Amino acid sequence: MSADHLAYLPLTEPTFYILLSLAPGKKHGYAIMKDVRALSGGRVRLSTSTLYTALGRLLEQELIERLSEEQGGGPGLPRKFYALTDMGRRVLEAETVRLQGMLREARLRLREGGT
Amino acid sequence: MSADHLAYLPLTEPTFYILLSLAPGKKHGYAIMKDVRALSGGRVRLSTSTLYTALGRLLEQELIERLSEEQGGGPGLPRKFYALTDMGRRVLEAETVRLQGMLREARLRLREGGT
DNA sequence: TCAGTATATATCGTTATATGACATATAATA
DNA sequence: TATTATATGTCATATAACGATATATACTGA
Repeated sequence: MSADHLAYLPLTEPTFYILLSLAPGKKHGYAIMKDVRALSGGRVRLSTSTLYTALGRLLEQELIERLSEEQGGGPGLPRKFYALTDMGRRVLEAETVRLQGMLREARLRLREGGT
Repeated sequence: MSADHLAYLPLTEPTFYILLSLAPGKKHGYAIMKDVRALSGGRVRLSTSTLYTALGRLLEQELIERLSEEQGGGPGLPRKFYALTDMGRRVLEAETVRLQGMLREARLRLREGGT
């Protein structure tokens, strides 16, 4: 059941943002791309190769799941929707705990003699 | 002078901890290994291959520099000491800013409807 | 005395992941 | 009607981590 979510850490930056983008609810690939860009203040611009290979991997790892396909709702190919699994959410939460730990130590060490 | 320190981000977890380990002052490789393990609450255990290839890369990137070699101060081969360069410190500081941004967004998105 | 452990360095082959370049298709807009 | 934004995907390459392996030294306990 709990399936050792620690084994998926650390997440890479693209993977972290993809999962975080899905945290509020389902999205399709292209929407994730734009959301990650906004979410990171314009800093992280996923290429399509990074995005779709990451989505494939996350599906295989069952950190996300495929939902229904939406037909003709606008321009472009049919949208494929993805959502976080419970496991995916737990991994994302564990990652934030990891980040907190790193940040805590960094603050301690960079103050000493720092700016 | 400022040499675009953003280009070195994101740091990988091992690289981040190696630089952070050097933040308070110079250390030799093996000391970094032990320090990183302690610093991360036992979670991050650098293999020697990760450590020494990372040190080589960081030297090449001039994020760290080599100091004097210490002879016969104890068991093992002679110790080689490393220290952060100004550039290395700036990269480490920039990385903590990046981590802060990720954590801020993660907190916002994981609260909504989360545990 | 001598075997084991901790200290200290380093390389090699494999694997995982990101990334730029390329490819395809659709609808809206100028 | 040409361009742009939307939307999907693959391929080759580069980077970095990591387990395995190797070498050398000093201390410690049986």
